[in-house]
Amino acid sequence: MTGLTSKGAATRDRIVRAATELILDRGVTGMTLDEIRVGTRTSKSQLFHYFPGGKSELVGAIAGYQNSRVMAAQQPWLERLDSWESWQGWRDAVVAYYSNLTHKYCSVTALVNDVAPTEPELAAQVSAYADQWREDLAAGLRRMRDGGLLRPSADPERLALTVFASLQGGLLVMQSQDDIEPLAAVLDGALVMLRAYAAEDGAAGSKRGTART
Amino acid sequence: MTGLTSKGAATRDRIVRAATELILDRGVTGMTLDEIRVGTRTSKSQLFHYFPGGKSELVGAIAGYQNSRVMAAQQPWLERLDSWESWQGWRDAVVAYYSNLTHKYCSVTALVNDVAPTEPELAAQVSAYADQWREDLAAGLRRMRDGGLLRPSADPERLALTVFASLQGGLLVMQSQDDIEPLAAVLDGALVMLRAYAAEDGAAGSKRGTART
DNA sequence: TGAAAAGTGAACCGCCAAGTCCAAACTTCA
DNA sequence: TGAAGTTTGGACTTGGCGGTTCACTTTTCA
Repeated sequence: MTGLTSKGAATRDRIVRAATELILDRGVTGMTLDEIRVGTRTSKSQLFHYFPGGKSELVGAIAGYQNSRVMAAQQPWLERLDSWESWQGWRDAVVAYYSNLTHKYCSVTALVNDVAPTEPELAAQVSAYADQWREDLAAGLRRMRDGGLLRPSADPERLALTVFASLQGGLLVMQSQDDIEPLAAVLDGALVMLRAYAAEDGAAGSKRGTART
Repeated sequence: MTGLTSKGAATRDRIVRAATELILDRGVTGMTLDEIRVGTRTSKSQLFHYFPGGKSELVGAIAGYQNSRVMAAQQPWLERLDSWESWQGWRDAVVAYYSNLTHKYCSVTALVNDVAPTEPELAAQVSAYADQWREDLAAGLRRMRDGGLLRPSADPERLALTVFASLQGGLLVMQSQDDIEPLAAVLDGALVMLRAYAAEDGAAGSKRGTART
């Protein structure tokens, strides 16, 4: 998408932003191009002008935009995660971010879930986002282990997978119940689990199992 | 749906079973009535004869059928859950059940997720299934607490919510990765978390934090 | 056994949303 | 200014899929 004038780029951006709000409210199959058209006061030809691939290309752009917002909301905690305090800060940032949303759909993974079989490219793209997210968690856990906060036998990759999948479940249930509590509970639970792998002599890891009940 | 002859009941059952396999492979929006028609060697009129409410009623029947299968696969563990051993048995039963499935969609919650906004009755039905499942987990945790295996300050309802949401996330990620590992990891993590709430003097609760790494 | 009720098959309808087309309007630059 | 290229609007086409209709067959039971 090069060769756009500033006006064109602004229009494209406007489409992505408005479409993101729409798709997060109604889901992929619930969002029609006509709704986007009225929502952005544009027209069909513009949609296909900026997204020649049609709806799936648009959804891809939306997923990328939403992913960047979600990742940004977790900074700077996500790129640290090398102490128990930073994990708590990350948990609080995630809960705070999703608390302020009015969207129905929150997890990009769940959003694309239902069209994944028919849109392999889209599925691969979202899968890459998930891998990156999980890798950020794993990197933090590796730093924790190397720093002596986690016992050497702990498996950072598997623990990261556990935290990530639990988080996704929290988002899914939060969505279906329209309540932030499942997300908060699942993140608290994940931190309790991680503390169970704290090194025995870890200075900051002594509070094992005493998270809020 | 009363007043069916045995042949009619068999036909209806055949439709539900075949449609269940189809919908678990392709998702709600990916499953068309024509596909069900050829898959069951029936016809449109039969579909609407047995399910006057159309597709959403059929999906409801499918959800009920699948829910009963999933719950049955967790017996007898799910109705006990009053010892650490029974929790481990439950975990193994869940993993074993989903290991043998070739379906793409596994979580009924995730399956109905994308049509929930447009089908409130369906959403309520699936929500009730989820509540029941979660309640079974909570009941087990209450028995654990009352039996002195969990510390009194533990909150069975919140812990059950955590386990349930984590499980859903495990299913979601398992689905997107086509790999059982996320589900296994998330359940192991949930058990580690629960052990962190074991009573200090609990005879069976001393292995806290030593789950497989 | 025969008529009413239940079960069955396939052609048909209509909606709705994705995608196409083309002409008008605007922007840019010599 | 005026021509080339880009952006915009809206009507049009297409097709898939949920849902309907109706004639035909089979079962049930007095």
